[in-house]
Parts: sequence; structure tokens; C-alpha cells
Amino acid sequence: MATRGVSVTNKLREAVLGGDYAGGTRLNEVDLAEALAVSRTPIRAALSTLAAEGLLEYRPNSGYVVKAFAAKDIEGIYVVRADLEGLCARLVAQQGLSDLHRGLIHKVLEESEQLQNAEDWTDEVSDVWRDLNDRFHNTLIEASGNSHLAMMLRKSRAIPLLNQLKFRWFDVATLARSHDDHCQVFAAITSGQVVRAESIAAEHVYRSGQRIIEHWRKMDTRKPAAAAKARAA
Amino acid sequence: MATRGVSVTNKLREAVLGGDYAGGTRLNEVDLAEALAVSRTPIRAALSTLAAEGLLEYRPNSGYVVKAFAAKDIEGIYVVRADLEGLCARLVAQQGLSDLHRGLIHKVLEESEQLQNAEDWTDEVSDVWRDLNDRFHNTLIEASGNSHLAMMLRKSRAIPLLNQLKFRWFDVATLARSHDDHCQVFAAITSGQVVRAESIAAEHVYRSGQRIIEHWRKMDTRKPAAAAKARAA
DNA sequence: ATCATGGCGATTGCATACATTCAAAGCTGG
DNA sequence: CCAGCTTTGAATGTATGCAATCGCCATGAT
Repeated sequence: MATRGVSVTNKLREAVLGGDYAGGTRLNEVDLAEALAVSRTPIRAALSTLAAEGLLEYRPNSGYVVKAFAAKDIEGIYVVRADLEGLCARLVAQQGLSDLHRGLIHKVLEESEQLQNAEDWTDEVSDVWRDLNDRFHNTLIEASGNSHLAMMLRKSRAIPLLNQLKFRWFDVATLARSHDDHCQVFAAITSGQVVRAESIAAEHVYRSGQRIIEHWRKMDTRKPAAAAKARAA
Repeated sequence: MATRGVSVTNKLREAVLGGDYAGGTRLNEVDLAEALAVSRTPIRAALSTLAAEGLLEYRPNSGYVVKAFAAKDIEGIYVVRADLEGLCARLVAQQGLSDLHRGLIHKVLEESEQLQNAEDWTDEVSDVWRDLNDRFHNTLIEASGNSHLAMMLRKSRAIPLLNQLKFRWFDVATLARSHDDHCQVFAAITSGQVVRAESIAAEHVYRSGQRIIEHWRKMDTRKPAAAAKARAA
């Protein structure tokens, strides 16, 4: 078992990313310590870490507040992420795929293909698709062999509340389109079409970002109320 | 005055970036506390922060070690940075420059122009050029209005030892070329040539990365000795 | 009524004592 | 001499007490 500091950091990160705390919520050290049954020390370590990761904002002598993301921020993040995923695809196309990685991606695409035929659209299917999508992107990142790029993309994907939107995030049509994009990126990579690989991958991410921003704007209307409630509490 | 935690973090960050500790050096909490005349608490906070920033590596129950960068890592970082600076230039070209930012960049370019005529090549000139270069890039980043992009680029530029290489980093020819690149990026932006702006900016950064990697490889030979010494200490 | 001010409560910042863990030196038996 | 166990010490992990700071509210003067 890891140290309390690490485990508290993970728990807190998950909570923030999961949207348990509304943006702007102030995090009280003693409350958190009490809730997680540890002393303030590991809590402080966790808060410090999460602040450095960009999930919290720190103000000396004042404490930590959950960073609030506006629709404009999400757009900015997705512009960057789309560009980086494009770069990633380009790098992989340039240097070629190892047998291992090609096999992994092939498997993902096959499972995705099967998922298309699923008649009932349950939350479970949603989760499976999410997992497949993650595996596709993560395998590509790993195949790029660029650990710094990997870190940047990880940070660009760690946005609070995003996981909460998984329900009704996509319908059959968007899933089909997404799967098709994946196939084309893979095809471009295996045939060494670097420019195509980059364009398609970037556009693929950018499009999904646009969809998310739409949903975000809808939730954003209720945001002020949540922020106010947080301030009152 | 800020809290001890913050000030210690800044001091330590500067030390690591300045190359005061060789890559692989183990950072002892009590020694640091003694050296900086504070208790272990703010030291631990600083170490935690720097680890989250990617400058240190943390292993539970073992402590923090200064991250070691190989030439391959530097190359990976510069590939990402070149891409992001390209994105930055593209964004600015797309949305146009405000009068404020145009003025700032214009001033930087003028001062750079004057610097070309400096006959003696002292370290002071080196520092001035460094400052001008930073201002050019920072202004562009600010003009992009994308705070997430700004954060990513900041991280991509924070590499230990890089500042230490400032002596003999560039000669008159490379400075002239660099200045010319800046001018062309500016011209492309003001005339709305988005693709050119992106290409030139990316290539500009990539080239300077290549130059740095060359120098890095030369220093890398003495690296194993330094690492061994650190391990022994 | 508004603004300044001073104290009060709550929260964070820091130091230190103690617990825990890991690793390397030393010891014992073969 | 070596292998494996034991021990020991030095480092990190955690809890807690106290100090410092900030924001808020009440009080008073202009």
C-alpha cells in the first residue's frame, strides 16, 4: 500500500475530476482531514500537488479553491489537445508502428467494430466505448515514444466534470463517425501518410471537443447558482 | 513577503533549472532545511510542487531525485514545443494582433535590430538577446489568449541546465537568422498568412532545439561521472 | 450614512516529535 | 568464502501544537 499522501492525492484528484466539487469551491483542510480520516499533513501535500497539476488554485494564507472552467477555457484546451494529438499521429506515422502496438490498435478497432452492432444502448456500452477510445489514444501516445508529449496530453485530458458527461454524450451516429476516424488514422499511419494522419487525428479530436463544448454551455447556465451555493456553504 | 513555502519553492526551482544539482541527484530534506534555514515542512511542500511540475521525480518512502534529461528527452520536448509555438503563431495570425501586442512586438524587433550592430560580444549582450527572445515569445503567447497553451509552453521551456548554456550558445550568424525568423513570423501574422506563420514559428523553434541538442550531447559525455558522484554522495 | 479601525474567530503556515519504512552493513551458519 | 538472515541507522511519513495571517463584523468618528 502506498503512503497516505499518495492515496489521498488520488482520491482527491478523482473527486475533483469527477465533479464532486463545483468550480470555485473552497477546500477546507480540517474538513477534508476529518472526512478522509487522516491528519492535515497528507491533505496539504495532496492539495499542493493538485494545485501544481492545475486542478486547484492556491492563494497563500487563503487556501485552495477548485478551478472553475468556462466554456472558453474548454475550447482553449481542446485546441491544444487537437494539435498535440495531431502531432502524435504524425510522429507515429513517421517512425512506423511496432508489431506490438499495431496489434493493440487492431484489437481495439475490431472490438469497436463489434460494438457498432450492439442493439441496446446501455450505460455499460457507454463505458466500454469510453474504454476503447482511451485505449486507442493511449496506445498511439505510447507508440510515439515521446514521454513529454504523453505528459502534455494527459494534462490536456484531465478536465473536471468531463467524465460526468458520459451519459448521453454521444449517439450511434457520432460513435460510428468516431470509429471511422480511428480507422482512417490507423490506415494513414500504416501506409505512412504523415500529413493525412495528422490532419484526421487533429480534426477528430477537435470535433469531439466541439460536441463537448456544446454540452458544457448548457450546463454553464446552472453554474452561477452552484458557485453561489458553494460560496454560501 | 510570501510564505516560506512559496519562497523556498522558487529558490529550489531556480536552483534545479540553473543546473545546481546534476540529474539524478538525491535531495535530502534535512540538508535542504538546514541550508535554507527553515523546517522540513516548507521543504516538503516545495519538493512536492516541483515534482508535480516535472522537475523532480518522487518515489514514496524513498524521496525526491532531480530528473535526468538525456539528449533524446530534450529532442522530444523540442518537438512538442516547436509544434505548440507553431500553433500559437497560427492562432495569433487567425485572430489578429491587438494594438498593444503589435506595439510590444514591434519594439522588441527594433531593439533586436539595434543589437545586430553591437561590435563587442559580451555576456551582457547575450543576456539582452535572451531577454528580447523571451519577450517576443511571451508576447505571442499572451496574444493567443489561450491560458492552457501558455501553461504547456511554460512547462516545455522549463528544462534544467538550459540557462546554463547561455555562454557560446549562439554566434552572430545564428542571432541574425533568429532575428530574421522573428521578423518573418511577425510579417506573416500581420498579413494574416496563418499557414506561413505556423510553419516559420515551428521551424524556428525546432532549429534552435537542434542547436541545443548538439551542445547537450557534448556535455552528456561527462554526465555518467556526475551521476555516479551523486549516487556515491 | 459611509468609511476607517480595531479586535475576534477561523484557517492556514510552520516546527517538531514520533512512527514507519527501506536499504545497507554486519553477523552467523554452512 | 558466500548466502541469507538480522540488525541497525538514516531517511521519509504522519500527527499535532502553536504561531501568523486574513477576513469579517462591530464600533466609533467624521
